[in-house]
Amino acid sequence: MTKLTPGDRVAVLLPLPLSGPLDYLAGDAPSLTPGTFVRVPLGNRTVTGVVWGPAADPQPNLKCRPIKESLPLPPVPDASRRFIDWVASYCLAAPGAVLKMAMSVPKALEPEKPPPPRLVAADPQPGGFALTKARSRVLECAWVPQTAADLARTAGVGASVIKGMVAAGALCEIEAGEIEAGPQPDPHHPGPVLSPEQQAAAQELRGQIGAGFAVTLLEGVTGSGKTEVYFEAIAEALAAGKQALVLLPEIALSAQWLERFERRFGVAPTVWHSDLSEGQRRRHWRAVARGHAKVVVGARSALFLPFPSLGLVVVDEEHDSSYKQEEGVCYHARDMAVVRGHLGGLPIVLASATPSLEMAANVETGRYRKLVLPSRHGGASLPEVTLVDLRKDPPPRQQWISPPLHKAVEECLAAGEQALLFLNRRGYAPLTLCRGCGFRLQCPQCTAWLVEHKAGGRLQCHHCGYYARKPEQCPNCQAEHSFTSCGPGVERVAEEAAMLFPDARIAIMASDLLPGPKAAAELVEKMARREIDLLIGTQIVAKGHHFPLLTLVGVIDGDLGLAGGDLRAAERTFQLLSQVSGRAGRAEHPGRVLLQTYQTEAKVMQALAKGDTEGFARAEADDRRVGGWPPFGRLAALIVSGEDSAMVEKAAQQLARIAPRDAAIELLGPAPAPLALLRGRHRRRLLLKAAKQTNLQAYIRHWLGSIDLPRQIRVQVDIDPYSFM
DNA sequence: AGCACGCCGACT
DNA sequence: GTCGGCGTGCTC
Repeated sequence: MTKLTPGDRVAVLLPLPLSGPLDYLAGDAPSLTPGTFVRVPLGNRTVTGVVWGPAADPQPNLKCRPIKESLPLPPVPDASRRFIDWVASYCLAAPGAVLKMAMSVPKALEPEKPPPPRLVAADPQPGGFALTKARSRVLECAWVPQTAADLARTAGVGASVIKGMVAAGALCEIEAGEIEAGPQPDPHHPGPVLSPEQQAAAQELRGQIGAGFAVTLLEGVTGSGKTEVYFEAIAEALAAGKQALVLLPEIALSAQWLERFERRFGVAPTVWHSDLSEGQRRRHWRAVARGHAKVVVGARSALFLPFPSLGLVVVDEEHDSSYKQEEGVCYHARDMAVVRGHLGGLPIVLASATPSLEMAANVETGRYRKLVLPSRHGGASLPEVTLVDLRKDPPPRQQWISPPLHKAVEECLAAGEQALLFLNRRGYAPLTLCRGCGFRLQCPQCTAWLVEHKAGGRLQCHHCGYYARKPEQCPNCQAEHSFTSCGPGVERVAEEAAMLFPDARIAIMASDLLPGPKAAAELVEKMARREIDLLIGTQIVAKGHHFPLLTLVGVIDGDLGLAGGDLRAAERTFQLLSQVSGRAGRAEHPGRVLLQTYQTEAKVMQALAKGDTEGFARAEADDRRVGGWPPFGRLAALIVSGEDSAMVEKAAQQLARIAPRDAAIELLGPAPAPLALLRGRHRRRLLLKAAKQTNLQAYIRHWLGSIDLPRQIRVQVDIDPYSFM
């Protein structure tokens, strides 16, 4: 590490979307090593940044202002800084924009007032010290370090007694930093007993801790006990004095995961997600930076926390598409976790029941190892999946539960068991149209239909904040009360279920109907206590929640995710429906899944019916290989956006026209972007398709460097895009 | 990202 | 005659 001497100029990276760090005079600050948090002047304000290295520009006539102060915070670790630079370069984002994700909460960095010192009884006690009644009461309490105020309260004495004892040397202050860490997860805490298969896998993972970079794909069906296996790797990291990070999709919703962790390690981990309060965020950020937070479990952004001694990263549900950030800095947290592991020389564990084709391909080529947990823990068998052909067994008009599913639910309820109806669509109806003229109610700011929500009594856009009441009159043909609801959402299926199963206790589980993670946990608890017979839910039921008494799963619309010609539509459908199916059944009672579809012959449906994960992956991979699609080729998307539609079109055309010719790179588009209008901005997309080893970033950098677009036009680069709809 | 500088409409 | 709209341009 370069040590920078006083008087030097240093480059300081600011959490702003500037093209690079700015140079500042180090002044007489004693040691501005790279990574140090500093306050610097910028225009007329003062911002917090990080010393990134020696000044980029050595010419002395450049304007250069002095650093104001350095902050008493642990420096951003070397691996984190290299990670930020790497992500910025890979994603074609401004390094400052990536740093912003690492700083997370500006207030975390502001000078904090030092915590009140804790007092403890001096040992030995000073001589010639008059031991009064009050003083001995204090000494009785003072074997536990605590603040003066707490000590006075517990001993029942006044503040002056404490003051006098400190002055006499009978009480002494202890270092605040030593006691701040609080209770730590205990790797030797007695946990659940592992099966032989789990033990073997755990042993493998344990062996990787401290042995450098390695990626392991941990594959196992729902209920095979993957979590317990990677807990052992975490235990090993803890025993080695290292920190561990676990990425989960939708962390805020998974109270059950936290319970399992606490059962294994005795205390809760440090959580990191967007629902934290400012105070929690600040405390957790600092605990990570100081190395006090030993295990962090979080959403994708946790990857950018400044871990000083990271020893393991686990990405659970590796295949989950919520790891892909599609706004701002576009990155895939699972892929970036692998990069973090590479830069930090530490092992990565990717866990999934239905591995992504990307990861499977890496196992195939030998870059990653694979560990398979073959059976369901406790000897439970996988649920039996039956396809319901909606062409042969259609539901009655304006209903969505087919006769076979109706019968299955009835039988299930009659047997006193629980059922789940799955439909990945929130609200009451996804489309509202005028019976008179066919006019469809659309979001004024986005290319999307307004979704009717009976619970909120309004029509809502699922892409921006827009909502409205259902209009009395059609804006197109002026007909009165002519709007009719088309298609089902979970609310509408619940309405139908209430009619078909009048005695069943029914509940809906959807993110917009749950005010917070606590409400989700409560609903899961109610299921476990048998206070609900029939649950109707969106994909939220598939993620992290386990319903021990559930024996029947009905998929209302298996084809929902297949429309639109998305590259990964089949793969995602397979993963989601596998995950939902896995909710059914338990050790002593095998589960059943009824999957309603119009495409019984489709590969996905056949694979789901046969439980053939491997066969499906192989067939899907073959298709992708032939077409040169990921993981056998590379993609990058350029989203051109702006408020003026014609201007956006012109810019997109211009970009396409000046694209440098390259035999290895195919340019597709411009075409309407997944949402041609989003939050009032028109969007067009250009897609680059290239061979695997092509340096797409260099190509795009060169391309965008050669064009000067109007300020109102924004070009966003999305390397390895996921969303095509 | 902020924040200032800059050039054109409705108010005292 | 001023206050203020947000377009555009810079920040070491």
